[in-house]
Parts: sequence; C-alpha cells; structure tokens
Amino acid sequence: MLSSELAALAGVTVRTLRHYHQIGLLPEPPRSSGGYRRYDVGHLVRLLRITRMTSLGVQLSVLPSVLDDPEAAEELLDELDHQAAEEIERLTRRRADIAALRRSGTPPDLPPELSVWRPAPEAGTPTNMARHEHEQLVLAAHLLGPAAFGALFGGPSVPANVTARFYSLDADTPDDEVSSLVNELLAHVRPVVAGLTELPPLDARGSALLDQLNAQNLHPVQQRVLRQLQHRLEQDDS
Amino acid sequence: MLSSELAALAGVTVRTLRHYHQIGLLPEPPRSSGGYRRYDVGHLVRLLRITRMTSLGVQLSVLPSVLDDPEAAEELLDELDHQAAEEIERLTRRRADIAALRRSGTPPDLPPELSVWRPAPEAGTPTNMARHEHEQLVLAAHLLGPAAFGALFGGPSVPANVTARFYSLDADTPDDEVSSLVNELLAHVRPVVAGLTELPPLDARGSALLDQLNAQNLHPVQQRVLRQLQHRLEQDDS
DNA sequence: TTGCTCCTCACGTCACGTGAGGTGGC
DNA sequence: TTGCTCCTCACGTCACGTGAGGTGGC
Repeated sequence: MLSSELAALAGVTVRTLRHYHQIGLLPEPPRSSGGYRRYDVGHLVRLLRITRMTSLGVQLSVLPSVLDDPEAAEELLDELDHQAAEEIERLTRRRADIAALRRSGTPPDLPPELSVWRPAPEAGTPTNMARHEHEQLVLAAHLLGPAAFGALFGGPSVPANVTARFYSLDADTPDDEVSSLVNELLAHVRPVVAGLTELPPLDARGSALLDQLNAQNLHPVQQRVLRQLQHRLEQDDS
Repeated sequence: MLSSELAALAGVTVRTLRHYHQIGLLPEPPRSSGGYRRYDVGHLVRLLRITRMTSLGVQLSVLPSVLDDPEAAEELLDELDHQAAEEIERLTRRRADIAALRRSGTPPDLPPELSVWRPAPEAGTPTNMARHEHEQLVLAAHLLGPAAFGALFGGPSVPANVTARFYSLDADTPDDEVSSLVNELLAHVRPVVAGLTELPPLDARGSALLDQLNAQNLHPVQQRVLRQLQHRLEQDDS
C-alpha cells in the first residue's frame, strides 16, 4: 500500500511515517518503479505497535529497546504511571489556582493565595498608584511566602480614604496636610506592625527590595512621608 | 543586582533571563563598566509576573498582550482551565490503560481492552509463532475495534493442545495428521464463526490484511490448512 | 493535457539546555 | 596570579508541521 493509505489506516500523517524512517524506527519499504514506497501488512503492524506505545507516553528514542523486551516494558510502565500521576497533580493544582483567582477577581499574575483577600483597587485610584500597589503585592507575596503574607493582609489595614490622601500627595500639598496624614497613617499602621512581631521578619535583602520599589514608583513627598512614619515607629520601640 | 542574583531570587536560570531578553519580554538593564547587566527591583517584579503566568500555563508569546490587559487575562483563564481539564482527562485515561495492562500482564503494545482476556502465549510455543500470535492480535484489535474484538475473544476458543499441533506443522508432517487437525480445528472454530454473524463483519480491506499477515508469517503447510478450513466453512453456508 | 499524489530537502516550532571560547573583578 | 563569574554566539532538544519545488500515474 502507499504512504497515504498506511498513514490513514494507522491514524497518523505521512510526515510521521517519514520521521520514523529517519530515526530508524520503521524500516523503509521497497519502492515501485516510480519511486513510490510500497508498504505491506508487516509495516502496518510495526506502526500500530509504535503508536500504541507512544499513546502511553513512551518516547520514540526508547522504543527500540522496549518493543522486543517485555521485562524492560514492565519497568517502563512503572515510570510512565509515575510521570502521569505527577503531571496530573501539577495540572490539578493549576486548576485550583485558576479557580481561586476567578473567585476572588485577583489579577492572574498575583499568587492565588491572595484570594482570601480582595485586592481590587479603589475606584478613582490614579493609574500609576494602582500599578504600584499591584507591583508591591507581587513582590511582597513572593518575598514573604503565602503564610506570612496572608497573616499580614488578613488583618486590619489602612482605610481607603486615608490611602487616597497618601496617593494624591505631591509637591503642592500643604505642610499641615502632610503632617496630619503622617499622624493618621501612624494610628492605622501601629496595630499592623504590632502583629508583625509574631511573624518571621522579612530579611534585610527583602526589605531593601521593597524600599527600592517605593523609591522607583513614589513621589518624593510620598517617600518623605514614609520615612517620617518609619522614624516615628522606631521611636515607639525605644 | 547581577544576572545570577536576579535568577536565584525568582527561581529561574540565567539562560531563562537571556531568553526573555531575546524575545523582548524582559527589558535589557543597563550595563556596568565591565559589561555586566545590572538589574533593579523593577526587573524582578516584571520577572515574577512572568513566572506566575507561565506557571498557569500561559505561553510566552501571548504574555505581552495579557500582562497589561485584565479582560484578556480573564478570557485566557477560561481557555487554560479548559486545556488543563482536557490534559488531565488524557492522562487519567492513560493511567487506567496502564493499570489494565498490568493487571492482565498484556504486553504494553496491545490495547488495554484485551485485559479481559489473558493472552499470555502457552509455554513451549515456538518463538516465531508467539510473535505471529502477537502481531495478529495487534492487527485484529485495531481493525475490529474494542467492542467486536472483546466479543470475539471473550467467547470459546481453540484449546492449547490443538493450537500447538497447528504451530508445529511443517513439510514433514504426515498427511493424516494434517487432515485430522483440519477436522478438529473445524469443530472448535464453527461455534466461534457462528457467533461472528451477530457482529459487524470485518470489511474486505481488513480481512485481506489479516490474510496477508498469515501469508507472511505462516508455513505453507499451515496456510494450506487454513485454506481447507475456510473451504469447509463455506460449505457449511450452502 | 490537467489534476492529484507522490517524492525530497530543509527550515520552523517551543522554551529554554548546554557547551565553546573569551573576558573582567576579587 | 588563580579561581570564579560574567559575557556572547550558536547548536541541540522533541516529534513532527509546513511549505518549496519537482515528478509520475490516471
């Protein structure tokens, strides 16, 4: 039979036949006078054995050593089952992650553990601040790990209107708004910081990275406010 | 930070960073005087967002259009979940097949439906006959499909000692052994053939292929016996 | 003569892995 | 000066897919 007939009978493409010839998995049949390959039933059986094995996940490169060695085949089955089980586990975790993301509306590039906490930015948040918030979450979640991160963001947080005032800080903000905001932020942040002492602290490397992110994304006035906050919190400790 | 530091922080290899640069997914950072790449926290965040998405199964090529478009990302999640579900199904079927093969001891290149029937060759079967039996099963199972095949082989079959006599036929076999064997085979094959009439018959193409396999693998005397059998069965019909 | 099928290169896919060969900083 | 790390090509992986360009049989 011709290439296309053999391919159709076995449910593969002609290119697949050529590939198997190239790697020596399927013997080349004799040619007709016109150069056409003429396969026989022996080729079909060989091909069916190959497709059967590949459908179980066997790689083409190991097929020669396995097709005629039932003992090796037995051993291979163990391994294939193992591989399939692991892959199923991976995919199942992935589906759970996707489901968690959908339930919470969390953007897909945030870790799914965040689904316990709804991070949708407040309406009216400036675009670049929404982006900063997002980037901060990505970084903090990765540095802290799921457990510490959940504990941190599951607790009390700064109210939206106060956050909004922080986000709208710029060079034109009057000095007393700045100092008043520092005081208010302080009141909201103190309990969060107190809860932090029970958690494994972020290492120096990690906090430096978060600082650098602030330095890149925040207005100088906002950075000054954060420094003042930090300073006041350190006074608490002494 | 240096390439290796960034890579370690994000849990990827340096080669992965280079690859992301090459396809424009991660911007090239400025270089030090020695030509070393100096990454900052912005690169880390970008990289973390990328790895998060790829771990969900997103292809690198679609990442640019998805990273900054939450709506497109939502739609993508649907598709990814679908894909993951399908892949899990495939792998689960594969594991079931493997389990069926193991339970039955069927060689792995036979379809797992055969597990209802134990095809282990009788001890003492000549090597080339065991191979022929195997090839015949591979071919018949594929041509008939699981249902018809199961019905055919689940029923009565030819006893092992009769099969052994068939397998040992050759030019030296005396004529009365040949004709006696034909009679005995006929007795065992008749009920099987009677059961076949209830099944979708094998098409001409398929039976020609099975005939060709016999022609390739069997001794001329064995082929003659099969032709005599065939002839006697046709007489039954008239 | 016109399609249709067959043929042989040979590059492309996907996300990096893996050397080869050379240079800068401690 | 010796490792160690960084750098740039550039081919390899895996199982084929996909044209490009040419030829034989009905």
